[in-house]
Amino acid sequence: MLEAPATAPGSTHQGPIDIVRTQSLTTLVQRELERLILAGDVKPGERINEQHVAQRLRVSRGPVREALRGLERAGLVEARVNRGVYVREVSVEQALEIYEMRGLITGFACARLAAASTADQRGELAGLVTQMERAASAGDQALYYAINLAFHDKLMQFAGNMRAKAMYDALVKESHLCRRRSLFSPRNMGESNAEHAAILDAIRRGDAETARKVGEEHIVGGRRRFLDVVGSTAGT
Amino acid sequence: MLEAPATAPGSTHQGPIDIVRTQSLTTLVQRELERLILAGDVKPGERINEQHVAQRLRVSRGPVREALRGLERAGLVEARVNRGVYVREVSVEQALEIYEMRGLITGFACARLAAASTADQRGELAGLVTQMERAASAGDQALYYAINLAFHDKLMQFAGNMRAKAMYDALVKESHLCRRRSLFSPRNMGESNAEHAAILDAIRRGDAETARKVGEEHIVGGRRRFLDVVGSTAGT
DNA sequence: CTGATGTAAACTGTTAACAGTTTGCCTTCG
DNA sequence: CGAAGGCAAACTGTTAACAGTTTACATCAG
Repeated sequence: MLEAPATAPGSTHQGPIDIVRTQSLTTLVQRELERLILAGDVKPGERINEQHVAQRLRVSRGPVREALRGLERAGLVEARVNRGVYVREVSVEQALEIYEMRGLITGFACARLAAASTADQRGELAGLVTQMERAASAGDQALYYAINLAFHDKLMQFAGNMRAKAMYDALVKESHLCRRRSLFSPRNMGESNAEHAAILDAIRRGDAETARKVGEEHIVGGRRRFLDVVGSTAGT
Repeated sequence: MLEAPATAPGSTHQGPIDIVRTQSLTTLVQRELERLILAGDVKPGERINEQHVAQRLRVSRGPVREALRGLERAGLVEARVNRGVYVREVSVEQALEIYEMRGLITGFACARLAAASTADQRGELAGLVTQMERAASAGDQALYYAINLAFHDKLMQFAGNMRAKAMYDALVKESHLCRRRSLFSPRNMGESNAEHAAILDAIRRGDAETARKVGEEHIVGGRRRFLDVVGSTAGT
């Protein structure tokens, strides 16, 4: 990954970054690098070669360096002086801290929704829970994962604190940098979605304190499922 | 600010950024710009001129641009395409969101300390409360402000979640970008420190739930004092 | 006197070249 | 045969120059 110039000589394909420049190249490079990192195409601990990136995206090193500085502040990469930029590795301890913070913020959002939410919002969340139920029954992990993401996204969005949502999103991104990741086994999907239903129920009843509690515990549940994976998989 | 080359011709003074380069220029520029912004030397809404910064710090535009990209991701500046980088303006609404998040995280830290803290840690916090009491009695706002900062810093540090502390620090920095700021009037200092004492008391008793509540309410108190200032000061 | 238009200066976005450090490989000596 | 030292390639850090856009000012028409 991120090695050769990719396009063969004679190819008319101009590379991914030759769009009309309504945005700066730095922004486009940053987005592309973030995508590669979060998709796991470049793995934690791996080094990012400025020249290779520049050649691959048909850009000079300037915008690449700027993009990398942004990603550094976002916590996605680490820069070692005179030694290059590396994709950050998130340890298990750090991952647990991240789970705690995600739980805290999710609990906040749930409490907020219990105190103030529209029927439309509750309906949309209910619809997603139903969809997850179907995905879980079908055993479709990828689908469940996607809808689960949307559910939590809406939850944060409806809570009406943009700063909370931004922090939550940053935490989710960061958690992708931990090699050990928990997946949704069929049993986990059912368990996870039951918690979603409990959150929604508390929100509907306007019970802020319970909503906060089950929201927080839902993420703690994710943390437990994560620990199961870590525990059962020894080695690096 | 950030205008002329500063040093007069013939001056032997080499400018702030001619230290032995054990760190990258970008890092030093970033630190200096962050300092200028947080100290209020460059104000929210003001434009940052790359060339002027570069000249003033005796550096080329490259490192300056990289530093600005980092500050952008940190939320301290905003970049408008082909139009330059501006110090971010935090609206009153955004400031209130930030207060909410600071309260949430502070409450978390207090609960955590109530559940698990050493005698040394509690002693250190108690010492700071005592110092603040003296500062409040003397009516020394600057001193109270400084110790208050240290108290909250220790609180987050002792809570043992580095991610929480990092998020809290980022929020505090961001809140500096709101023009309307609450100061510590003599009455406010006493009120604020009484809340500190209540926090410490709950921590000592090991009452996590109360600690969380008073910790959160302490920041909400800050938010209320902030709203008083906003309300009593009309206009831009 | 006011508003539109055109021109020049200023500034941002980008690229390419230069300097110094790191790293890997090869040679050479024990 | 193994290890230490040196040389060369590769890569990062930095700078300077170029290109295109924005902005401010001056000029001119109404």
